[in-house]
This record gives sequence, C-alpha cells and structure tokens, in this order.
Amino acid sequence: MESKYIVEKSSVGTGAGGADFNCRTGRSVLRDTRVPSVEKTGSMSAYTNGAVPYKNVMDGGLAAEIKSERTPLKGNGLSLGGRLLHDVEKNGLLDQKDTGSTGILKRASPTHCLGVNGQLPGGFMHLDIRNPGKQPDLTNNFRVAQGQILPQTERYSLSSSHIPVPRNRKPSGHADKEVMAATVLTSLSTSPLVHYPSSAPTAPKPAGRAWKEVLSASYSSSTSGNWSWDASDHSVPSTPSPPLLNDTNKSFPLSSQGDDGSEDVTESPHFMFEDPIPRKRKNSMKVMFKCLWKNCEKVLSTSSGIQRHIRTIHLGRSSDSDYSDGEEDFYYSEIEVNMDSLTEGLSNLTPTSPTTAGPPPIFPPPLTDVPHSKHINMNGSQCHAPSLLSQSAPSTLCHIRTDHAYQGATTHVRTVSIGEKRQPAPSSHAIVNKNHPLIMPSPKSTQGARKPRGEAKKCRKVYGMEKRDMWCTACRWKKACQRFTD
DNA sequence: TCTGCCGGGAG
DNA sequence: CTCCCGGCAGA
Repeated sequence: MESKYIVEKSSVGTGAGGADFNCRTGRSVLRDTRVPSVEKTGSMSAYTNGAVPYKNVMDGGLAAEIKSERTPLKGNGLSLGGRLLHDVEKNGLLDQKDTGSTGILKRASPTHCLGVNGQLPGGFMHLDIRNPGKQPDLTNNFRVAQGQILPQTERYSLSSSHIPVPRNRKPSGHADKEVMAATVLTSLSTSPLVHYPSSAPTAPKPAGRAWKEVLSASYSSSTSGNWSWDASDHSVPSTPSPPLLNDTNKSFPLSSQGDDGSEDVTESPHFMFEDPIPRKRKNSMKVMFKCLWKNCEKVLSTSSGIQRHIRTIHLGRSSDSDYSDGEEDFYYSEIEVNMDSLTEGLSNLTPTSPTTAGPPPIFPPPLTDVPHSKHINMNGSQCHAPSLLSQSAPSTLCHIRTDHAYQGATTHVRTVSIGEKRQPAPSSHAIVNKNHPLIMPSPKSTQGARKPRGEAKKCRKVYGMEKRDMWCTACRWKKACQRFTD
C-alpha cells in the first residue's frame, strides 16, 4: 500500500500539494483520503493524464482486499473477540494510511482553495476575502499554492510568480513607476501573451500555467506587461489582452483535456478569456481604482492613491509611513469608468449585493477587462468573467455564477431515508447558506430535540446480540430502528 | 447499567 | 452510498 502511494506520487509528479487544493466541496470528497480523487478534481487534470484511472483501480482493489479480510470477523458474531481483532486490524489500517499522506488531505479546506491556476471551481474565495483578518491566511495559501500545486519540473514558470501579497513589496510610489514602465513595454509589444507559445522554453504550456505566468506578470513587471496600469498616466493605453490566452489555450488541447470529474474545473482556465475582449478601448473609458471596503466607495484615479486611502483609512496604518505590505491590494479594484457617464457608472458599483451579504470587505466581481492581478485570483478564478462588453452587467453576476458552479460541482441531493430524521448534512447547509445566508434557520434550532425513546422493543432487545444479523439494518448500524417503530 | 440512536468517520 | 462505531442521554 505504501509503495502504491509512492508510485502514485512519483508518477504524477506532485505529492500532497495537489491535495491541498482539492476544491471539490462536499464531505465525501474532502474527506476522501485517496490521492486519486484529489488529483482528478484538482490541478492535476491539466497536467497529467492517464495516471488517474490506474490509481482508481488500485484503490478499488485495496478496498476490496480490506473488505474481504474483514468479512470473517463480521461473520462470527462474537463481539468481544471479534472486536479486538477488528480493532487491531483497524489500527493496522490506520498505520498504513498514515504513510499515505492523508493528513494533509484531511486538512484541506474549501476556504483554502485558490484559483491559482484558474481551474478551480467553487465560490470560496469571497468568503475569506470578506474578512480582513484572513488576509494573512490568504497570502500564505497563495504561497503554498505556488509551491505545491505544480510539479517540480514545472515550477520554473513560477520563479517570478510570487503572487501572494508581497510583504516586501515596494512602496506604492514605486509601484506607479513600475506600472508606467511596464505599460510602456507593453505598448511597444502587441501583447505579452502572444509570446507564450513561441517563448515557451519547452513543452507547450497548459493554459493554467500560462495563466499563472500572467498573474506573475503583474508583479514581475519585467517583460510580460502589467495589467495594473495607472490610468491617470495613460489616457488610452494599449492594454495587454488577456483574451489572447484563450488562443494559447486552444493551441494546447492538453490543457483542456480533463477527465470527467474535472469538467467543471477545466472549464475555468478560459473563464477569463472567453470573450473576444476588445483590445481597443473606448477613448472615454478610464480606469479608476475603487475602494472595496464596505460602505466606502472611494474612487481614486491612481493605485497609489487608493492604496494610501485604504492603508490609512481602513487599515489604520500610519499615513506618513510608506510601508505597505500589499494588503491594500485586496481592498481595491480597478474599475473601468466611462468618462462620458462617470456618475452613472459609479452608481452601478454598489459593493454589496444580496447574494454576497457578509462582513466587509466584500469584493464585487471585476468590472474591468484589466482586473488587478490579485482580483483575478480571487474573483476571476471562480467565475466566468462577466462579459467585458457588458460593463453594465450587475455586479453580482460573478457571485451568482459562482454559486451555480459551486452547486453544480457538488450537487448534494441528500436523500433522507424513511426512518431517518436527522438534520440535513452539514454540507447541505453550507450550500444553502451560500445562497440564502439570511434565511437559513440556525442548525442549532433543532438540536437537543432528540427523538424520544420509543417504547417498543428494538431489534437489539428482541433478537439479542447473538442474532445480530437478524436485526434491521438501522439497528445494526445503531440507527433508529426501522423494524419496530413506535 | 442498559439501551436507542445521533453524529460522524471510513471506505 | 453503505457500514460502522463513539458517545450521549433516556429508561
């Protein structure tokens, strides 16, 4: 067993890292300690093929093997001896599992699922993002993601893609210069993304990876252009065109070949680029920077300005200090403002929406075709970017779609058996809560209302432990007796 | 202490 | 999903 897992890991090229980014929700999957399912649903679908079915077979065999071992124990009906043996066997199993890198899997949390490679479904991010206190986690997760989600051999592409909030980021004043420089570079070339196929050093890049590189570009500010340009300095820039990644995507079918389980996942890489995004922007369009802090709709024309605003007003940091840990980046977004109707445009940017009610700050979906790189991670990775032509689209579109995708990916239709009176599974709560956060009754409301014990003798009493196999299933499972109901 | 069964883990 | 079991709480 141990060796099997080792083989699996090496064959795939990643270890527990992929496990941490199993963005499938639902108990069974998150709890599933088998590597294959994780890889099927996680990032690996974009990078590997062929290994997954093989591993499933092995797991199936393993399960069968265990089962067959246990069967005789069940049969003898002796609780004590059987139990002891059973426990020993269980311990053995556990020991084995411990060698299978299951611990990390168990810790996988939906809120840690990041759209690092733009493939992960689910609407988790905005949950975390709302809470400023979570930001460090967020950044750490980014780092973890960068380090683990990719096979070793592919990390080269991430050398400059330290997407997490850069603790040592240069002060925002410098950032503007960087932005300017990057923009100039960008304007000299048609689009940095066009170079991806030709400049790829080795094998074709899956879209996910190219996507990461694009993300990295916003911080490397070297050759790949910068999406976070400052509109105040450039009236009509030749914006780098994210949609070109779509072409990259098409060039490499590998990136889109996903197995069944990751269909919703593989859909994501091109979420940003589905639209034939217009490279030419109207002259009247101008990028502004909008504070996303709840109830704060401050819009400034420069990123440094908005960062300063956030830093001083919302984060409570010293205004004269130029220190920035980059956290401000999470609290503002670039918006594209039609200067012809600036007022009207801003009125549509209500940062909150009924479907995203929650603590501040709430991040509306990106309304611009040049979203801030980090916002691409947060919002874009979970939803198809709203059509860039539909600037007037409701700001809730992203979240709505996210929720749909989330449901589609998990689709928990809990079937409650007749005798079963338990509450819906927690996972169901989670799903419903996402859509109806305000009207969900508290799960606690029904707690404590334990079903009163019935008067009828149950299977246990009637048949006794000796004839346990005559018990009803529920009794055997220590559930509410279905045979002798009250 | 026995018993029913809820809640949750494992596969 | 089935199967199992720890542990709570009523009898």
